[in-house]
Amino acid sequence: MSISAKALIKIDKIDRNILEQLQQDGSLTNQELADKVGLSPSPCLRRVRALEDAGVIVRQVTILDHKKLGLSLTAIILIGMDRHTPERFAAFERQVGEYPEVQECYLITGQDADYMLKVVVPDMDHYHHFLLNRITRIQGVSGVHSSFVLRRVIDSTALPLGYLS
Amino acid sequence: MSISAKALIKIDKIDRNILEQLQQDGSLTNQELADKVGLSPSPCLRRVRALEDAGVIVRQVTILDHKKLGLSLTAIILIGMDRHTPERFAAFERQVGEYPEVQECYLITGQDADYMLKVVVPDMDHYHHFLLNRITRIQGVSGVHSSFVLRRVIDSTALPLGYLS
DNA sequence: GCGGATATTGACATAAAATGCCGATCTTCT
DNA sequence: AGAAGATCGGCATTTTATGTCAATATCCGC
Repeated sequence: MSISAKALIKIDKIDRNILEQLQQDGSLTNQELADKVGLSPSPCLRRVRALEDAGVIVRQVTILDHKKLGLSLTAIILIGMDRHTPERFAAFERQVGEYPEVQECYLITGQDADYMLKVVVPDMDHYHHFLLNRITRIQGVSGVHSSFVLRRVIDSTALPLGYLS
Repeated sequence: MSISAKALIKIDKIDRNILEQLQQDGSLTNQELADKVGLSPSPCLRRVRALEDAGVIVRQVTILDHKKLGLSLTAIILIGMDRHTPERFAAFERQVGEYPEVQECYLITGQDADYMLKVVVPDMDHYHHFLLNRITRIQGVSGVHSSFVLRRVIDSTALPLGYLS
């Protein structure tokens, strides 16, 4: 694994505006976007393509409503591993990647936990089942602490662009 | 605040397939999507519109690369409040909503913490500043525990659709 | 500050996609 | 089986994306 190359692209005020707009609403047509940032469609599209090529724009996704899909329970799980060996971690990550219920999984610092997971399931029964038959079954998992989301105060994918330039 | 209405839409196999595809890639054209799900463009678009109207499809967003934007540090912050009053919570949430660095903020269960935040900043210096001048300044914040993301094993917005039907 | 090289823009023409309409097909319920 | 309703595919029209090119703006060395 190599360190990914730094962005070799200069992001000016217009680019930043484009990114801000697309972060907020990815369904904007190029023409609408061009209007918003004060460009004509041609150069606007060219900038978007350049940002895609540079890897600044990673991809576009559709956000669904979990409640409308019967997925009412979101859990935050902190997990500790018994041994901090690369093999243990690799096995854990491989296994966790197989579970579509896991929306996020981060290796984190701290003495309390090694991994933080965000998991989405229909209800507590399903969560119980998931925890017992999926998570705790993974080799090396020694400590598990669950919290449940009572309210989503902020749930965004937008990055703060105010630090640019 | 009222409980939001349940989805009054029946999601069949094709709809589920549409949602699966769009979750994965929101930049698909209607024609590409139609091909993938085995429909002609007309009914495919009709279904997408119906899913939007029903609120199942919430919105479309563009995902950016935080590293390419110089945002190298992601922190998970667990926060405890001194008093569990609606006023304290409301004030905290209002304030946190002002900070673009906060990508996620959940009110959670558990004795250790009341809120879980995901925060994105350029580096540790900025994080230090953010914590001291933003978070700990908020009235009622009594305990703060920070963890830092070492690796993003899974970072998705996709919901598990396997529980449908 | 001047001139040239480079990059970026806007307009236009063309290709592709979205959208609306309609008759045909498939479902469902009696 | 038969009729009502829903869903489909094809087609015409409108909107959008894309590529080209000349004009303009920006940057650089002198």
